[in-house]
Amino acid sequence: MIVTNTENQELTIENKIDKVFDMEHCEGILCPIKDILAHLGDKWSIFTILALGQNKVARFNELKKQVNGISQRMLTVTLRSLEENGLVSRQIYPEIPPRVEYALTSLGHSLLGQMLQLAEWATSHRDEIEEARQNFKEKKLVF
Amino acid sequence: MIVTNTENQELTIENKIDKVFDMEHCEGILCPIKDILAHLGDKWSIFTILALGQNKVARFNELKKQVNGISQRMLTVTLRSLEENGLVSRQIYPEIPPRVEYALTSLGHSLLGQMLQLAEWATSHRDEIEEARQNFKEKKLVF
DNA sequence: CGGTATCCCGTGTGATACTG
DNA sequence: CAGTATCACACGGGATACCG
Repeated sequence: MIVTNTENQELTIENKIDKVFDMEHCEGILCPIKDILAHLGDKWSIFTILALGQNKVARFNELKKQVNGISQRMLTVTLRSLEENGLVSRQIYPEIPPRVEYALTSLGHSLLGQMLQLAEWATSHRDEIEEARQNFKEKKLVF
Repeated sequence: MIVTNTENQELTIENKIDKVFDMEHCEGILCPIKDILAHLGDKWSIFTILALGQNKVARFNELKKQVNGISQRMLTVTLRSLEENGLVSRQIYPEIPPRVEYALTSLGHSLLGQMLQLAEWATSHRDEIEEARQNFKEKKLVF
């Protein structure tokens, strides 16, 4: 017998949302979720983490090639931000020419898992989204 | 016996990443993942979806109260964008005073699940992140 | 190579005012 | 109530030039 435990799931989801909103109501910097989600939402962060997921370690210009379209400046900024939040480690070798190796920390790896799920979601629902966009366009043309 | 199938998981993750990057290399607007992730990354979209997850349906000003700090303009823009992508439905009742009810579509609900996982991740790792930030600050002070 | 510093422009976003 | 319209402006982010 297959149990469609929709109601149970609904309850769990509701609870989760309530929890999120409890946290969300704290002020400014003190709100961790608002704060963290704002960071992760950044598109360059997402792509940089994905790129670092491909290589175990990567150097600056390697990353720049992988993350299509990112400028030197934004890669620097993004990497610093990720480092600051403990998602990426930065190993400097005092050689000439200088070498710097970036890698995901274990925390970063754990986030990578989340990113991949998001990416999978995006992939598997792209058709629905595309369809919705077409509908929306037509709707606008009618009025 | 507990099997730590790290290697298997690694393989899966690698494969997933490669898949994402295959898609990512297509050009401009044609890249669905780049496109979709960029949308979802928007912080107002995230919070609006979470808010809509709390109520089955919600009216404009209800949402405005729930999504702490959002301006009228940005709520409008965000809702339109979500509607355009098929995540939110918009039901207009031609009454006076006018009434408009927003709700998550099934697609939106499915995305909500993903958002909640992200939020959970953020919650359960906030201490590590906070610690990383402290370390980073100190590191900067040393040099 | 792996950055930092500076400039500068577009647009994202808040504030305010008006409308059906 | 549920928006639209307009303006003003800070800030993200690209281009460029320079440094250790």
